[in-house]
Amino acid sequence: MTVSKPAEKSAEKASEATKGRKEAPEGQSQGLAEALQLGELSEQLGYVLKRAQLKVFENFLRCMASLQLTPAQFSVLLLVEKNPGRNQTEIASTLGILRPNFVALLDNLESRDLCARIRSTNDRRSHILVLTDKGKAVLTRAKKLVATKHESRLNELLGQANREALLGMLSKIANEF
Amino acid sequence: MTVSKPAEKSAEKASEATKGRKEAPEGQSQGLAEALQLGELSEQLGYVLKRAQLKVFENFLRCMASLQLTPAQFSVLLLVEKNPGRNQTEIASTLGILRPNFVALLDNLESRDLCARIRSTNDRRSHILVLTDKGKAVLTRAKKLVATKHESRLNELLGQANREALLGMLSKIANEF
DNA sequence: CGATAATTGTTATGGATCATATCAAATATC
DNA sequence: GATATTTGATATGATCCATAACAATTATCG
Repeated sequence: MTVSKPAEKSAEKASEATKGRKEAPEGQSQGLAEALQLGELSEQLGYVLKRAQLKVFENFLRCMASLQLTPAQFSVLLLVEKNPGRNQTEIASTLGILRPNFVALLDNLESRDLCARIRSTNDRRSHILVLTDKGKAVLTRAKKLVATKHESRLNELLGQANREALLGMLSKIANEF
Repeated sequence: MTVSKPAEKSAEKASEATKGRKEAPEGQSQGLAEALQLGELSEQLGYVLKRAQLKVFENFLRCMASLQLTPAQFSVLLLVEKNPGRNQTEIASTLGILRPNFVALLDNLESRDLCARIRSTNDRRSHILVLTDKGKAVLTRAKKLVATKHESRLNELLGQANREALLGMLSKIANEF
């Protein structure tokens, strides 16, 4: 059980209700729901972090809808492009994906002709990963979508300097916590 | 498939290997794996955000091991404490948890006598949620653990001012993105 | 060399999380 | 008072994450 997206339905009601709000006359108030107090929750880094992460992924998926790429798939394509000739174990473990779970992910990318497994001549156990031409083309388009629709919105929201500061702090947490 | 924790095994090897590294004499190099280049991945906010979130949750669970509280359970206790007398729908939706999934979570907390469902007299459909005495006591201890073991480490790592700035930016993303 | 150990990709499988449809009881609406 | 809505709950499926085990291949070491 983790944190998912919050509800907005009761918020609508609340906004209706809080207008003509009486000072809680006790009793059963016929009660249109009040907005709940988050209290210390809004100070919990884990809580806010998870919420933000869900929002970012959600937006990422919307931006990538035309290419049908999930964050994980995008990260694989990026990593394979940057490190061609590596095998599944290396790519997967760098991304923190367990090898068994990486198989289906790759099956998907390969079935869409974005990525290819090539038997290594050095070590015939391993599969070298490379992007296909289509894979490179799709990745190029994906990067553009991310830059123009996704990361740009973050720059609007936070400002360039803040966005970089945020990234730095998150990296620090990811690497040194 | 999302981002999980990265691997360190190949990193060990790489550190061994990169010492006496030859300038890639072509061919089959007998190859001890090199550290992979993350490239643009380390600039992707979603990627770094997810990594940081996993680390924070992981640390949270370690800090709470003695109380056996997950982040989600902790958030429920916090919210019920701050908003006593609310029903399941209100608490769940505020946390972004769907009602069906909230049932088992509550069953757990109730079976451990941390939280109680009380039939509302106003609306006999709904269950009012309250913390039990044990629930209050456990929550108090949990808060202390979080403050001393969890959030304090973040202050060490980032500094007080940065930690607050981080929280502010994440809240902004969570609410306005 | 040859026996044993380790690695690679894979399958099977279970757990945890998340989402939808549906239901009975209770309440609201008209 | 008939109909619609809400609440908590169950059932169920999808997705993600983790472990064990296997065949093929390679590495290790006596």
